[in-house]
Amino acid sequence: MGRRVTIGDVAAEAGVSTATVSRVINGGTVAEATATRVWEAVTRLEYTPNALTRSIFAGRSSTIGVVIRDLNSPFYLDLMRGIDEVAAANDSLVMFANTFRHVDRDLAQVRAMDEQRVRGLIVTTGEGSDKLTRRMAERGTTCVIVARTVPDPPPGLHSISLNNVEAGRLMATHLAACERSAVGVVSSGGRPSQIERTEGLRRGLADLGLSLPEDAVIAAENDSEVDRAVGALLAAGHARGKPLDAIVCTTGRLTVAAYSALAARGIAIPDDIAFLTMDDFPWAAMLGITVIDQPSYEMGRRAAELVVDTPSDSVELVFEPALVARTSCGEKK
Amino acid sequence: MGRRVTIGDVAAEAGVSTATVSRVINGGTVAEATATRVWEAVTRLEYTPNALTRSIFAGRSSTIGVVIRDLNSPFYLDLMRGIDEVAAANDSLVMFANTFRHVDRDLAQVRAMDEQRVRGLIVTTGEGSDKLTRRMAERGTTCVIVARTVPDPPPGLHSISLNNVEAGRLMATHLAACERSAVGVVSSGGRPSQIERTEGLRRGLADLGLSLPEDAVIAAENDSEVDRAVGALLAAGHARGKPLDAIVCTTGRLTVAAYSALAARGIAIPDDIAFLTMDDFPWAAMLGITVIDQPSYEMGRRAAELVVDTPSDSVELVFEPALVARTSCGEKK
DNA sequence: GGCGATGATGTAACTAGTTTCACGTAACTA
DNA sequence: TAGTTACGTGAAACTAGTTACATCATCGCC
Repeated sequence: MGRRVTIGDVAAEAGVSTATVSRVINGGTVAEATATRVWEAVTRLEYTPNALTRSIFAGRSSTIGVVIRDLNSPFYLDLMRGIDEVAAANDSLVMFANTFRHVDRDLAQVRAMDEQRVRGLIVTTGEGSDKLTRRMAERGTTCVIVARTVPDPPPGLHSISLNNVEAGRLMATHLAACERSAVGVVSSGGRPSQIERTEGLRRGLADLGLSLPEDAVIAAENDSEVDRAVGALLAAGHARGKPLDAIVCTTGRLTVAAYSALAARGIAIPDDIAFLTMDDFPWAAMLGITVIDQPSYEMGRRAAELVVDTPSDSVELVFEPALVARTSCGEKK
Repeated sequence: MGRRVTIGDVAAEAGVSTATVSRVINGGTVAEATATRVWEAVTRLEYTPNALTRSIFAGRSSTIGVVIRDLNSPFYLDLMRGIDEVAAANDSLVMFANTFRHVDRDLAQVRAMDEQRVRGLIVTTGEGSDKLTRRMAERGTTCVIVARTVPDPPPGLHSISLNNVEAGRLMATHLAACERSAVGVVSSGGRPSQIERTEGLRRGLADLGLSLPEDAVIAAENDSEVDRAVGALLAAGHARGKPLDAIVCTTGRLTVAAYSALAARGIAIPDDIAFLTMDDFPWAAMLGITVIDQPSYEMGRRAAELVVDTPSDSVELVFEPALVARTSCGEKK
């Protein structure tokens, strides 16, 4: 147990002042013989410098803060890996908090990160913390908002997002190319990204002379809601006199549930109904599921790079989605 | 920009000493009128206390450190979620580092966590950092080793693991119950858990009068190696004059690759070959894949609870695996 | 041999708070 | 009314370091 070894203990052991020890460790001008004595003392006492103290003097820590909505989603997981990769390359650690999709929790988490004086902050949550991230950016803490843009951002407040409208348009053109015309959409809540994707899909279909009725879009949050939504979409198609020939899922988080809901009804993909979803994932290739992929890993990397590089203005990065065509839409060879 | 607001600024604004501000914030005996004045100053100046300074005085921070081998594995991801859940409930943040399966990196990461004076540390990596975690535990930082046990642990050094031998035995008995007798194993490297699972499987089979030849176990690390391993296992089966009727995968990380390798060869599961793997995952139910599940989320929770509760002795928790029977082994109704 | 330049080191002030101790005031008791 | 107690508060010491500044010995140069 006992007290931890401090720089003072090392200084006493080596017969020098704490200033000299500090200089040895951080590379100041020290005589070689002294440096050797100090390093010996460091080793003998197993001294581990206190990074907290160092940070308080530097004004901020070297850790990168990340507030994630939901670690379950493949998008956020890949994002996290990208962030972590860059952090590791820059000798930074990542301080992590999950908000479990609780809106009220994200403000508290962002505040906690601010209290920890993180070097920069990457936030994937909603607008609830916008006022605080603005203030943090103004006070010198780089903040990066992921998966959403912010109006009129101050310097130091950046955003990284996907061209969601284009993602929707890609869906529309691909489905049309696969000769599908009656589309149903499973969406997730009212996040901007979800709305934009649906809007892009609607516009893309309209450009091709196809329509997407209001009741062909249903929001769901969990497995059972998705199952009900799929049922309702199919029923609405029949009621409309034009049975669905395609189901689109606008979030990777609900892919399993949506696909399973179709399978559970004995619906053959793609013969009965085409299936198209967001975000590539390991099993997609195996299952032949066509997806609209976003470069989530790269987005994570860029977010962390913004924190590390601290550009002085405000950067808005928009990534382009990519269609990964496989077989679930009845693709022609 | 400008300097950050300090407790001194708040004190000046409220016309009191820094000691009084500190007491107001942390709950000492303060007159109500003074407290009100201080809180007003805090709000007016948008004061955010510096958690680093607080931690240096407390001797350690309130963050929980986590060093993960590989975020890609479903096991580690669920573990992480369990840890995060408990951390959030205890107003702790999680400091995270991924070692990307680089053995040399994990010592550096553990050291970095020690320098950050984490409240406790959860480590899922190899033996390389054992000496350091022992020392940390002896000096008062609770350490939890996950997915491995440690010989002769000092107080404050805990371990959480799965009964891997039992996991292997469960595989053996289930395969036998499904009338499979020629088993091939895809394993991952030389980690203790992998070896124990294979050993349990071998013993379980032996108890049932079945054998597991040396060349029926092949290690692989990535997708292409898994594909080659599956090919080699099948060939060895034929060479032995007893074609394989079951493939077992001892790590969830390689499930996709192993399953895909079979599918790519046009092998029908379970009609041609039974498939059994570790760790439940979202698509398993959909695909009918039978798995041996470990309570990874619960293990994460318990690990974090050990950090939060700091029992004074050394705790060794061993969790029991559970068979989740579906259809991939040709299960009889 | 005296002079300024250089290099190594210690002293002390600083970071942003927390906490102990001492003091003054006010209320309560004898 | 005097003595005791409790309460609120500030000064100062403390945490674990970093850094500006001063000191001093040594060295090369004229």
